[in-house]
Amino acid sequence: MIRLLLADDQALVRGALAALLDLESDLEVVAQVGRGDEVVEAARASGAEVCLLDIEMPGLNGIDAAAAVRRELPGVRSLVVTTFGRPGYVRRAVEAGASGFVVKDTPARQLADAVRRVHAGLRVIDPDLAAESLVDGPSPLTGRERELLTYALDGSPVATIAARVHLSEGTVRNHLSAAIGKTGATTRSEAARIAQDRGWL
Amino acid sequence: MIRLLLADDQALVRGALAALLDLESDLEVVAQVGRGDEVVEAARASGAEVCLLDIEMPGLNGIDAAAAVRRELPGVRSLVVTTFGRPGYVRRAVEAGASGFVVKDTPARQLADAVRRVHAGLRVIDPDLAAESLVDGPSPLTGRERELLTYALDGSPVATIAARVHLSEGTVRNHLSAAIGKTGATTRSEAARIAQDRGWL
DNA sequence: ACCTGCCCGTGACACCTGTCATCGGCGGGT
DNA sequence: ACCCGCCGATGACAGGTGTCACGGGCAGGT
Repeated sequence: MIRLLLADDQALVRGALAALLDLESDLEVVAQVGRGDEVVEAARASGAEVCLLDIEMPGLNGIDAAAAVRRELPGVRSLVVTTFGRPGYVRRAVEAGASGFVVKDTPARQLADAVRRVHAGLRVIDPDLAAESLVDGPSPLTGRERELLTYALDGSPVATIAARVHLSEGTVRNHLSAAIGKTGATTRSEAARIAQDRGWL
Repeated sequence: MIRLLLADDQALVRGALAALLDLESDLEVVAQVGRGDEVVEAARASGAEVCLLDIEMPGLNGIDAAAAVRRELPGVRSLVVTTFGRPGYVRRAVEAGASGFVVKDTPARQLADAVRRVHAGLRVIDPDLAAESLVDGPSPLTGRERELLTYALDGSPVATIAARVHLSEGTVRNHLSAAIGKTGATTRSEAARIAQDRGWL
């Protein structure tokens, strides 16, 4: 019997996944949480062996949660399940110590198998995504560029961003200009979108 | 036995919801589709009585799919299930003839009840969202403003948008300026974000 | 010691954006 | 017939944006 923890912020999806996995005779959902920062505690308390983590979660995202599990509970394996198959996500998930990466587009019947393989110590990674994450390499962005791009995601004017990070407007424009160059974009909004699509944020 | 159709573009979520609802002894999932434009045909072929429709779908969104069901298959009821609880979505879903509106944050055990109520001819609408959709009223945007805002969502420069809709740059700026005024924003990106949050796009 | 990369800042320049005034055409309502 | 709202367009202007050149400071590696 494989003991599972589910982490997804959408209660309906979480409950539905629990129903799906509980149908398998060798799987047992022993914990459910809706926030990333509750994963480690719940996993410890429930004695979970595999954690199914969504990336988009309040408190702590699924990738950082996987890293926390790796650090606090070695022996417990993580399987990241996400809506968006962004190449950078795969890389970061693997670097965080996740044993698997599955997108929500995959057929439902394959999920249980993925859990079993992860529990057996194997890696489960979508082959298309793995290839993509190799071809476009790691993020070329510096720390500041990454930070400023996240603030530029919603199209905020430079003045607003500068005020938020306590920098000169000129400096912000220079960093963003560098980011625009590295992403091949022509606008900071476009650069932010590209960086997000690649999982660089 | 209530016959159900599930429409959601994420196979994993769709399958999980099917597992969840099939656990109920009085419910039966008789059809599953991943695109909005396959809903009517599948509902007809399977003899579904209630359609569970996600909004974000390729081909045809869940709201328009509900309208199609209403038109083609009167007697079949629709329950819209979505990630985003945008006020405008509720209004548009109800106007499209949907009998219910549920967000994916709701507890899993309430979904089956919602289905039963919709099947019984009752309306099921999240009370908070219903209130919100009343207070901020219908969309004040004109057709062009709405259209141009959707193109402005990703931060495209005015020139690009103008080329895409075959308009003068000045005209595009005028429409967007009007939209900015109506949304209370200061930037077209912000205006686009606000309009989307309210479900006006 | 030196170079390299990242960080922060300034100044200048061309270009893009948001706003306003003004014009004309079109359809719907009174 | 008239007014009104939506649509398309132009011109002008202030302010925001992207780019470049240049400066300095600071840590890490050779």
